[in-house]
Amino acid sequence: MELTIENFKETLVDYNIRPTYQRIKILEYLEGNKTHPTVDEIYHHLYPQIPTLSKTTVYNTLRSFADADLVLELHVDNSEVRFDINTELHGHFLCKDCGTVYDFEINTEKINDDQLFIGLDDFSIMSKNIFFTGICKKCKNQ
Amino acid sequence: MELTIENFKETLVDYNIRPTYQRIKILEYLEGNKTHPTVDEIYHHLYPQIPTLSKTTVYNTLRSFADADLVLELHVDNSEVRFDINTELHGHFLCKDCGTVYDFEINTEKINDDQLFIGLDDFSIMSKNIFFTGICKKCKNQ
DNA sequence: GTTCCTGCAAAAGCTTTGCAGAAGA
DNA sequence: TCTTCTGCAAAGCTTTTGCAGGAAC
Repeated sequence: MELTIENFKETLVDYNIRPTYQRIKILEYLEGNKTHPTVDEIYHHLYPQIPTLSKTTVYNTLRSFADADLVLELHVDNSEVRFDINTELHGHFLCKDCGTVYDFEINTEKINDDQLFIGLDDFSIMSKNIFFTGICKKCKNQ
Repeated sequence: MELTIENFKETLVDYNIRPTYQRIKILEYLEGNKTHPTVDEIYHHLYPQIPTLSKTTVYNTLRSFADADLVLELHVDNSEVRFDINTELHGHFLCKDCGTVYDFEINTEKINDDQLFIGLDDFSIMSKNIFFTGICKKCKNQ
């Protein structure tokens, strides 16, 4: 299936978000660039196409996307928030050398083993964040 | 074993950190208050005892502790960094209701199962952060 | 004596807020 | 038409930086 403006519009409507031009373009950017971008990166990439765009709108949009569970907020360090259009359970790996944030897969059966995490009986878990740091394959081979 | 000023001094020397009065008191605070405090919390708790203390020193000290792997930096959201004197592998749980950050235990054998996290072959892992959010037992029972 | 640390003030950087004009339903 | 959104400017907060005096070794 090809992703068109109409598809992004529909997605926004499905999530009860009014499909303005700015929001459609931001969603399109996130779908096409799964690199966990920051507000600043999104703003600078879209600015050439939307010269009237403001950072406030990017902030507002991502807040509404996150509130609607259309994106995930990543707090990899406390500098800038990053956003992930993939809201399925998965892990993140930050390479301390090149700064890339990689996704990695989590075995759902094994992660739900109730002997893996101890002491959370009677706690309601809303989100699970698995975040590793280290040196990626690419940087190791250089 | 009783923890005295001398013990904290020794710990700092062991970690190659010059044991100044401020650093000793900050370490003492962290050992006695395992609540993942912020810079602001540490500063305000110590200020009555050390009226000349500055926040800059608290920042500097925690940076040097973190660089020496004497404390862990926690990024639970992007508001303020929190610090954990427990550097053993363990998880954190943030209660969305009361704001408490709980520690929880991780089964070391199961977490090291190489089928749990997929796609990290040839990546060097330096730190593993497991961070859950939800509602804690206490808040659920109110 | 030399090196490193402390603490003040100022600056920097990310994010939020207030609000008037514009766009969506 | 009515509600909601955009974008500008200003403010808010946490954190960093520069530097002079002070403490540690």
